[in-house]
Amino acid sequence: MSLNIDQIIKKSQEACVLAGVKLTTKRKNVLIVLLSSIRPLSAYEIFERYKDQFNESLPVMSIYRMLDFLIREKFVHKLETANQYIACAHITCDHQHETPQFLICDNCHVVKEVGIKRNIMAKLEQSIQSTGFTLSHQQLELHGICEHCQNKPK
Amino acid sequence: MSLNIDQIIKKSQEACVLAGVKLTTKRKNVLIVLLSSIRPLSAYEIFERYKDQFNESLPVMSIYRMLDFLIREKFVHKLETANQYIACAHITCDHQHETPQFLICDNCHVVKEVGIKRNIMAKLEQSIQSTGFTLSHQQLELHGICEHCQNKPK
DNA sequence: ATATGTTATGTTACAACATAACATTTATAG
DNA sequence: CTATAAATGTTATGTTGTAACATAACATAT
Ligand SMILES: [Zn+2]
Ligand SMILES: [Zn+2]
Ligand SMILES: [Zn+2]
Ligand SMILES: [Zn+2]
Repeated sequence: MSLNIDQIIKKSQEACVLAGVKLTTKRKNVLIVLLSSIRPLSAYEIFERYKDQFNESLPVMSIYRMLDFLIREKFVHKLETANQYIACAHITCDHQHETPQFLICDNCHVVKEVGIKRNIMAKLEQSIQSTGFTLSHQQLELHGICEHCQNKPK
Repeated sequence: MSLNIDQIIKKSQEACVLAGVKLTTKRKNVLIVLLSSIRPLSAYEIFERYKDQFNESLPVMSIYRMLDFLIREKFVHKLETANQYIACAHITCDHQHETPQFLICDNCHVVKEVGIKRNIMAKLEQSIQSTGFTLSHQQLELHGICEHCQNKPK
């Protein structure tokens, strides 16, 4: 477990104490699996990697429940357009989590989580409100090609 | 088949002729199923409704292929966050199809398709381009509560 | 009219993603 | 030490989607 992951886990532990919930060993390990991956993973891929990384086979059902927990506590996001899960890129940031915006490369499948600029989001919200609709679960998922893949010969 | 649906089908036929592709009876019927629904439908729901509406049981796999066709020709959109399909709200419009933005009610599941305002989309694109990422498949799916559901006692 | 190619549709099997229902274990408050 | 709730395990099943291959329908060339 890299130093960086170590720090993120520590931060998560603290956040859980504050929230009055428990980051059990298995929940923590699922989070470590996600933090160790450069790509988002499906629940079944997490299942496989958990086995490899921790020499222990967790039921897929339990993976889903632990993901539910981690998502509820905002340590993990679900990419709805890909049916995959990814660790939040801002666990160690102290500022409030902004509306996340995911740039998903359809070629190499890397995902970059960027906070959507406040003024753009405000405009978007405003334009939506005028239709009478109220947003929730705010999250944008945008598909395209990452810088790396663009500069690469096919 | 309502008058309005009739008109949309006619327009679709014309568009197919122009594009040099064929809107076969079954493809047309799948489109009619979607046009007849106030909600987006899953492929399996389309399968059920097709049976009911046309007294004919189409293989689910064929449904998927007809959806592929209808999506390719821009008569239908897939809601990636819901794994559901919905007829485009602008088939009869003559203007170019803008980046579609779907407002999805998590309570009653109605979906409103609105064109995202050009200047907002431009800002968004610009902010994304600065990260080196190039967008494709542009489509926004936003979840929330529709006007109707907000004004309704739970 | 026959052969050939092309597109559309059907069939079977299975992969991938997810939840329901209920049992058991573990933590912890009284 | 129990009573209770929370976490995890187990089994079964539901939902969404694709791969691989076969056949049908239609168009075009011989
Ligand atoms: Zn995040
Ligand atoms: Zn890439
Ligand atoms: Zn549309
Ligand atoms: Zn609603």
